[in-house]
Amino acid sequence: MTTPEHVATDIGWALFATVRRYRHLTDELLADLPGGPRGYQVLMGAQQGGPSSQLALAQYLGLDRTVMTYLLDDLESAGLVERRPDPADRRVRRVELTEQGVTALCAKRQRLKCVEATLLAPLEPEQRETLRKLLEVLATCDEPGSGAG
Amino acid sequence: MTTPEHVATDIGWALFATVRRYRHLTDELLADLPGGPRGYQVLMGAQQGGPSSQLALAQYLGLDRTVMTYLLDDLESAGLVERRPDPADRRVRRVELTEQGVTALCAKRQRLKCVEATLLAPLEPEQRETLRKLLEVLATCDEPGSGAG
DNA sequence: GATAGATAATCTGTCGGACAGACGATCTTG
DNA sequence: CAAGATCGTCTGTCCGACAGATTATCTATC
Repeated sequence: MTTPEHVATDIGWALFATVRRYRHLTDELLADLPGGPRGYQVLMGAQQGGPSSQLALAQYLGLDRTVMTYLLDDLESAGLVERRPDPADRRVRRVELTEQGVTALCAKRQRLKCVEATLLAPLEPEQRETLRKLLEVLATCDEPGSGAG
Repeated sequence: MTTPEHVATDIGWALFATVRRYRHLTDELLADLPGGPRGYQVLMGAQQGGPSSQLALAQYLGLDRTVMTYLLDDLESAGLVERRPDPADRRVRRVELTEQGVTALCAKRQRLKCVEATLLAPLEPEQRETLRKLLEVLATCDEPGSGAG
């Protein structure tokens, strides 16, 4: 079919198409995790150093609070995470990975590296690193005026 | 909150976070189009030079056939596209933009440029172009073995 | 210490979107 | 003409997401 050049000028299209390919590749891999890709994102965010409370985690991942609840339900019943009461604030539940969760996460992460390699195959190593850095800048910059929502 | 470095190494996270910001910015802008962002994508794909049939268009955009149907229903009732029978195959409906559709698309596209500028603001002009090209490569490369499905 | 207001997490109800499957129309093949 | 395949549409159903209320807890003020 080839790609008409008029869409190639739209970075949004390229962004979505790339994400679609990424999802397509990773969905198969993450399907056995509770919550699928979302579950993986939660595990990633729940690592030490990440946001501790469910709310912070939800905002960080762009999810609704209620979604986070039943997402964690599934992950917890699978033994991958634990909800521990925050000693400083008993309203807050700290989401922590279990050993099993850490193991699962590491395993998935290894496989994701391979998938990423597949996705980025058309690029040269230098370009991959460049892309990674550029996306990182866009993803981590907190735009002023928007706040936390 | 800051971004823990462990996720920064995951290009998938950066990709999703960037898309989320993009969606957040564009949703407001494209809300008045039938089908919202999807509708815009359809308009983009329906331009001359793009895939002609509904099925091809759906596959091109990663949508289900049935979704394409009611998406086009809305766009057509809004006067932005027309379904014309393919003279060579009367099963096929060629999706074509009306003049109004072209106008609307151009207008939206102009505004999208501004939104993109906002999104890409943290990058320098050179970097924006680099990112655009890199994403374009990833989006347009047809991975072998996957086919159109 | 007690009360009021705010916040974190959960539960409930509801709504819309997406897909599977069936159907009619049409092309292809024999 | 008959049979099978394909394109688009329609129907039914199911899952996911959000709004709102609820419970437990923190903070502020008196």
